Amino acid sequence: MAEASADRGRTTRQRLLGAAAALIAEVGWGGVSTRMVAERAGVAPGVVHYHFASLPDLLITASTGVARAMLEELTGRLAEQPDPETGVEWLLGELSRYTGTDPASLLIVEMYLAAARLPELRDLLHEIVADSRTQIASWLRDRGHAGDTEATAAVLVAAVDGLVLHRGLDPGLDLTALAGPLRAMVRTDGHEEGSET
Amino acid sequence: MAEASADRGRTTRQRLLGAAAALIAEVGWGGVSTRMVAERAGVAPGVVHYHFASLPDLLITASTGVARAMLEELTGRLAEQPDPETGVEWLLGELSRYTGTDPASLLIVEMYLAAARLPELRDLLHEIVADSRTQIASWLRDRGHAGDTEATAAVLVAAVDGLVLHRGLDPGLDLTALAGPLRAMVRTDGHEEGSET
DNA sequence: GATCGACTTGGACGACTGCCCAGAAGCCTA
DNA sequence: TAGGCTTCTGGGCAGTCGTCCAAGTCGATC
Repeated sequence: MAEASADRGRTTRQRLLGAAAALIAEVGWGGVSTRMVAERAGVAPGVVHYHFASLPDLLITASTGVARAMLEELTGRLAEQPDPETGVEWLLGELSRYTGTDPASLLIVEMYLAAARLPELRDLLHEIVADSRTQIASWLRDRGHAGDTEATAAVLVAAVDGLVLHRGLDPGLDLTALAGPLRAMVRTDGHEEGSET
Repeated sequence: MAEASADRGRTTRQRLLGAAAALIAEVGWGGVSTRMVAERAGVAPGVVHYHFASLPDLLITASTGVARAMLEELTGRLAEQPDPETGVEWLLGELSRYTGTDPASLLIVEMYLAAARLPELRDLLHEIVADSRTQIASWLRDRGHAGDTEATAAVLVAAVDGLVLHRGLDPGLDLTALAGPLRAMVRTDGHEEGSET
């Protein structure tokens, strides 16, 4: 059933996805055109609409793949840390690799933004973020965090995204100096949460 | 010296800025065109380039004005809260008014994103965010927060931006349920920060 | 009323866009 | 080798874009 043909198509499709992801990070969701993607992938302009129904279709497929891989790797390795306080310190060190203006950071922010206007993308991204949140919450619970682990995980993920955002404004922002407040949040001897008000 | 003429010009300029801010929130930084702005402002297409050197020039001027007003109002009213723990609860209630996909939320995210690629905008936005951070830090210090107030303020502002981002993905996210972790972070009896490691 | 400068108008320019499609090329089965 | 299917090519379409500019309108000054 046309195996080599299908293979040829698959690699072209993959090249298009890679080129699209790179371009989204470079020039933004709104700055990517079909011709730019085709040129970077080394194919004719028309081939984009052979493999994808439309430009948004291509961009959604390209960026969700990258985002899922990034977030899953980050939360997976966070869960390997022995305890929450060590975990957030490791996390800040890891985040320090992102400048806020590098392709990976920009791709994430671009996605959040595009998601606000594209319901299809929003649902996909929401699923990815919710998965991370659940995974972190259960890791906190396993490690003896006494408070509301769901809420703590939600704030932690939000803080991470916010810090990536702020690094874009101030590349000199020292993330490792922020360990104190985050440690206070994930500390295992919570003596109030979940029982007051 | 043509006072009424100058006045006429000023109102047109202001109308252009208002129309631009609204459009950025609606269709995104990359989706705004000179013709759209002119039409919404009720003027001829060419008038945009009479008042502004270029389209980016107009967009930068429009969005920084709105962002400064928003952030200054939020941090100003936060600083009026009696103590940090009450403060973060008030803050979460305030943030609940934003759906994450409303014009105000989108304008903020759009700005962060555009700032990553426009140095001029980045510097302006950095200044605004740094001001808020300083103000919150000194408020924490005045209210007896024992830890690293600079770091706590930085994480707090980051968490706020991150939560606005996440509300865009999940409008059902209950922000008030996240008070616990944030209270733990700003609690005034910090018994470790600033002295370990 | 004449004159001047600030402001506005709306059409024009070339460049770029997403999408389309007829035809060519490649590969597989028979 | 012949036929058929998948994939690729590159030009074409109608539309929008940012920017520009000659001509026009307006209010203030003399």
